[in-house]
Amino acid sequence: MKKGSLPTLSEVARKAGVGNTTVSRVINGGERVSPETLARVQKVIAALGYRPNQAARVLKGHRTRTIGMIVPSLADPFFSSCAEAVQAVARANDSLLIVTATQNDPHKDLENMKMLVSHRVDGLLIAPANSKSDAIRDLAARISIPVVTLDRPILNSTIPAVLTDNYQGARCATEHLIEHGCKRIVCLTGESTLFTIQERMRGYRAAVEEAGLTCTINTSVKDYKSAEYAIESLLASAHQPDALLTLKNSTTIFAFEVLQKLNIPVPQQLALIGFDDFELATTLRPAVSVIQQPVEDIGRVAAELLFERFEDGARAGTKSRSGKRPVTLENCLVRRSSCGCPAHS
Amino acid sequence: MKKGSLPTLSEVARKAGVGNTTVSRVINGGERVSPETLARVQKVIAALGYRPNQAARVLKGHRTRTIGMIVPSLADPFFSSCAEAVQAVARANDSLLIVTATQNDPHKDLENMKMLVSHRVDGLLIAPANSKSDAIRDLAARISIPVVTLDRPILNSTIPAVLTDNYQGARCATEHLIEHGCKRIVCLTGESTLFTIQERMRGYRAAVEEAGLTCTINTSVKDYKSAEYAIESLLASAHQPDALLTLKNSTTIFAFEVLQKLNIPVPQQLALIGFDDFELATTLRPAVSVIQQPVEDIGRVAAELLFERFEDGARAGTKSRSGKRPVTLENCLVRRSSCGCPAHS
DNA sequence: CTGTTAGCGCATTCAC
DNA sequence: GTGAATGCGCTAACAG
Repeated sequence: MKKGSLPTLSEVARKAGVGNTTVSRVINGGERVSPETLARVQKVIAALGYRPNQAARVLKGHRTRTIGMIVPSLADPFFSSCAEAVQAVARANDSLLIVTATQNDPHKDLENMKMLVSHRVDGLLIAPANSKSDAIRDLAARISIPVVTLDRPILNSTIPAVLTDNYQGARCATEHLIEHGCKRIVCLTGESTLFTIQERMRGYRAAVEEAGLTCTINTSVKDYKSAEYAIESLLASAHQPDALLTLKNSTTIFAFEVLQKLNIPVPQQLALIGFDDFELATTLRPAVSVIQQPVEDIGRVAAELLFERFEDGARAGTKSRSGKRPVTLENCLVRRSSCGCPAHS
Repeated sequence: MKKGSLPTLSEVARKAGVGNTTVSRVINGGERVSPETLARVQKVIAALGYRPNQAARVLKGHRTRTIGMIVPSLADPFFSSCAEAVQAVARANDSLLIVTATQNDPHKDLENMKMLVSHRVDGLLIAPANSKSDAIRDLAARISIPVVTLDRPILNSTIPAVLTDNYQGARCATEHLIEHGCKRIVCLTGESTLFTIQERMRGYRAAVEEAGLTCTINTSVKDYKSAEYAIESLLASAHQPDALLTLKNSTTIFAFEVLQKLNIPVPQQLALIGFDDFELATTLRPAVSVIQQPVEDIGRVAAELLFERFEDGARAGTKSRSGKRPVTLENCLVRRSSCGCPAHS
């Protein structure tokens, strides 16, 4: 073995005094090889520190045993938890996970897809920045490898999606607030262009209108300052709210901080429910009630769906028909104190 | 193009009526190709949706333009933030990032290394579960690709490491507590086998002993219950502590929750500083003072070091001599309220 | 049970 | 400027 480069199969074969095929058989399970040869070859492999070169296998038309995952950000606990689950499934299927981040830039979605295709990943998991992107749909249709979206779908496409029931979740949260007697529930969205947020808005609106209440949606919260401004304005208005529904994590936290700063009694003066759970929600005072998404499940199910398709593809040839409708996972309302429920434990 | 399989370079060549070489030139920058041919080939490439097959390039002895990263868990904000930074550097170097998780199982460290080598990653970033592992050191020495460790080193090896100054950080936190007049500072470690934790213990011990105070280390905290037991015992003892130093994130949070539950005035009765910052540290009441690690920097610097080595390798042939000593990043004390400092802003 | 052979898709000589 | 030929490391027929 030349220094600086890894040993190859033929080197192993030579040193072991056998043919290439035999070595190949050994590294692929050792079937049809006599015990002595097997042992000898394995010894040489160990001695040389030989590792089969995946690239060569791939070239022979085999799977790369890698999958790609495209998410907005790995630093986001939601997606990093998804990624962890995906990684676990990949590992269970003897595959590796390649992750890329887009910062919600739709352009990078495409760029990353192309790059991953170039590396011949066996399949792709995407949380697309733009659910209305025809470009992604079209590209996905061409690359001839399975694609599954998670958290957000690609609309007008047949790409399988694993989502949570954002509509129902927000609706349920709103109804819960109404049960607590809240009459003027304001919805703080944070950036409102994402599919998930829009679904949640729909859910909020449905619940509010059904109860004959007024729908008030504020999309201006981007950081602490904008939250402060928004909430102060709300409190100063004639139509003072008695509850807040925040549609994403950061919005929930900004709102909480503002309420804490202003010394607003929560939930007495203003109840609060946030969409999406976060680590210290139970530690804050009051503990924050939230709609909790099954984060690990999203990743796990999406990855499982992807690996299923590999099997299907191997068997059936073309596309599997396994459900064109998205898989929708249930969210659940976690009642802590900020909504008005009694504190427990 | 046969359905179910991606188009190849020769298919492009055929449809464009040119030779393979020409297509190859086009996809590699388009040098030495006449404008017309260039345009024609590019059109065919677009029409076919052709993407060069990385595997084939690799087989020709080129880099895979992938790097591997082995971390305990992606769900841990610390490592996912590192991973995000690494990913960004990889991307800037036109490379992809493959991540694997070990759950701190030393055996999986090795397993993952082998798998990644098989995929011919250009380099490896590892946060090893066991800093004393000779197996990792030996394997790293054989695989002939650059390896850099982060957060934790491999002791007794020349593998470059990017660490933070755990010793100094804990020492600094302890000294700060002492400046606040604390006399009986108890250190809660949480699992104490990790290299980082042991360094922090050293720092705590050094500061405490230097001040002529008693060193009390409790390694029993694993969850809320054990934290409750530990803290209640401490408070019931004759030698009642007046400050807590918690050496890892989860320990800090368990401790905080217990103190909150027991209604212990913080910092009046018991001051608290935690090692490692966390998202809601400023939102809690009191806001938790912490030693903050430059998380993104760890990932960024480690990745940059890795890519530097590729250049070096290409130039120098053998190993680069760029610093055998670990790169140590500074931590910083973030003074919030729980240590006794006045609340600000 | 084992070896020989022929490509997989591409980059790279070297001629034209 | 361009193309034909060669081989990277490996697997999959086929022989033996």
